[in-house]
Amino acid sequence: MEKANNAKSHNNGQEQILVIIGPTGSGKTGLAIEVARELAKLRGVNIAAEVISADSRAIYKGMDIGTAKPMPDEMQGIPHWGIDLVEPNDRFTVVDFQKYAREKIAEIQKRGRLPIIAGGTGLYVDALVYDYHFTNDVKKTCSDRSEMCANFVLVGLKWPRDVLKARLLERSYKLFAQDIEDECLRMVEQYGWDSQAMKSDIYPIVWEMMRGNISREEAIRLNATDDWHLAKRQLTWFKRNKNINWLELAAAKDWILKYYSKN
RNA sequence: GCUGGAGUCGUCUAGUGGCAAUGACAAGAGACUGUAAAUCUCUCGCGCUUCGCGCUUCGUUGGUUCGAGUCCAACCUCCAGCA
Repeated sequence: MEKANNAKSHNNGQEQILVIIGPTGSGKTGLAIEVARELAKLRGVNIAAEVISADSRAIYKGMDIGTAKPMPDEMQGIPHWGIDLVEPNDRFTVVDFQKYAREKIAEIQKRGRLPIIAGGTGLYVDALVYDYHFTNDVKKTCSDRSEMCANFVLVGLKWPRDVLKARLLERSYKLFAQDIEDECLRMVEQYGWDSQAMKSDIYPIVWEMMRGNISREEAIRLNATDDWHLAKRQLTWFKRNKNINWLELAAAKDWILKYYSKN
């Protein structure tokens, strides 16, 4: 994180890939889109970057509200990848993600654009950044996490604890203001509770609410604390990664734009 | 005002003579290279020289007991029924 030199310094002339990470609700998606737009302006092109989501939930089709997935209107014309890849009852693992993301990175670079990886699934990000090798046999020695591939730049979004908590609660209110019941019903009908995708996330809570076991207000709070638990786990995961440049939202945007305008 | 019931860790809760005291949630820390928004571990009265020791706790104040969250009395608060 300290070598903020030239974005093209490594990896034979190819621009370094931007990785935006942070806990859920930290604003990764929005930042990625903003950066992509600003970059396009700076470079005088229509599209300068494309976003690859590294989110283990957004890959599922139909789970839109519950995953706070970026919707087409939010994307503002910036191509997004890694969203709606499989059905909720399909099996999708890190390996699948790694393969998929590598393909997309290559394609985006071929178009002369910057790949921006945005996501909170630490394992997915690490599989890419640290070049994890997966074998057909189960266990395999870990590669040293300090040996990051040189062609990535990691920016982490940091927030004061209470502020992030407040954001999560606020987001939960917004979520429940949408037709989450309908989405939940559709998912249950189509895939049942057995699918891995339905077992977590907001759906069990919504279901409890629909059955009248908890009030709407309780559901909203429950969901927010679930998110907070997740955020803490994500933070624990990222904490050990010493290559992350932790910045607050506004500072992160400035830093990134500065970093990529040194061409 | 009378009669029942209840007051235990941030919250809910177990506990009728051996208890620093059960469980859940919240909170905190952490692990995690094949479903990761998953899965799993630890801490959680206070203080220590922490596989142990010390101190202070179960509404309040006294009492009975070797010993009380547990029994008794009074008082305070809350809920319910009667006035």
